[in-house]
Amino acid sequence: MKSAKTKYVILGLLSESALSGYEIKRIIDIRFHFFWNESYGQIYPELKSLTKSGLIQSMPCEGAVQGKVKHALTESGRSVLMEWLAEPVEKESVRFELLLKMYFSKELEAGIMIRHLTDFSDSHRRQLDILEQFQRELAIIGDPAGNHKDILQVISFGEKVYRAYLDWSAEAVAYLKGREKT
Amino acid sequence: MKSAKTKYVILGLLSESALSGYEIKRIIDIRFHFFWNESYGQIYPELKSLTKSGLIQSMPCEGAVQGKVKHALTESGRSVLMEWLAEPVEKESVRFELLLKMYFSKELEAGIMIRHLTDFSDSHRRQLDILEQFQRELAIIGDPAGNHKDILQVISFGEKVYRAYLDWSAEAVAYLKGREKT
DNA sequence: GGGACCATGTAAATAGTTACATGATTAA
DNA sequence: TTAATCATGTAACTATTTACATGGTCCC
Repeated sequence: MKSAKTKYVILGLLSESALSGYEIKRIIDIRFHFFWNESYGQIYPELKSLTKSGLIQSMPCEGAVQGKVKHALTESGRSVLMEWLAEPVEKESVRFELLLKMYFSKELEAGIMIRHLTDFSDSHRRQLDILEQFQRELAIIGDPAGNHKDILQVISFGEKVYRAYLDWSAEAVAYLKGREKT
Repeated sequence: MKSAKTKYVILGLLSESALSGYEIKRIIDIRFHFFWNESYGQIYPELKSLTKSGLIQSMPCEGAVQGKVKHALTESGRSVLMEWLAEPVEKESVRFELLLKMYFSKELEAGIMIRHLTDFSDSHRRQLDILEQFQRELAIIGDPAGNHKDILQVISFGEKVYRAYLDWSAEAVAYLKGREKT
């Protein structure tokens, strides 16, 4: 874990527009759902440290409703972001408890494993629907910043991978049903 | 992170045969490479704690070469494993730095992003080859324990997902090459 | 006035990696 | 004899989650 990425996710999001910590969290939860996650416990301390090192600038929100703070990227923040973008990508990290269970399931009742698989399948079917809806929305609204295509490319990854999940889980269920009968 | 899974991976592997810590690590690195990982810093302390709580039994290796220790599952270990197998699966965790970079790459030179994508593609192509080779090996050797089919089912997941990665990265490279030319 | 959601934050615990120390065995 | 690999382990560090505290706003 050479370096935490929280820093760069924040920098990246702020490169498009000034945001509050809460908004950053929401965007990650919704838009990055299928390939990233961060918790408040990482975001807020990181925002503080980025402000201290001058990579972002933080000012109370204009409407000044409550303690709400907007954070904006500084020039040095932008150059740190660009440097990171150019660096080689570290290997993705992936952990599927489901596959562990599948691997060890020899003595497990097939019905239980089938249940795990259908839960998996259902939840990814829902995620796929959300992705497709987001895709349609992007197509409808205009593209003033001209970055829809990059975003669509990222969504396309989610679609392809989720379809692979669904394809696999159908296959695995079929296999287990066969095993069950014998 | 309700509970660490290291415990169950170990229990699962020991349910098939007695193993040393080193062997456990190797199996995870090789066979589970595409969906799991553990470090020695997790494995050895966990082996100690599992021994203390009686879920596994540890005895010096027969050949008694050096400090080598074999660990075997106990009856209570087996029942803890079976309980865990039946419990609902927690959501997988997945983190793709590549997609983060893709998402923020609007102002990045296309060539750099293409390089990231080809690195990604190359490494997963190699992984896919390894998976396919392992699959062929399983087909050749016999299946005394009768668990090859479950293992093949898990490998099939890796294949489908890796193919989706390769498919996507080709598409993404094509898109970026188009963007580059304009 | 209550529930949903907006909003910021921290402390403690847990999880996980990395770097190191140590030494045996095997094969070139 | 040297390099690779087998083998066990720990300490320090880093990353991440979880649970909590606090209070505002919006709408029914």
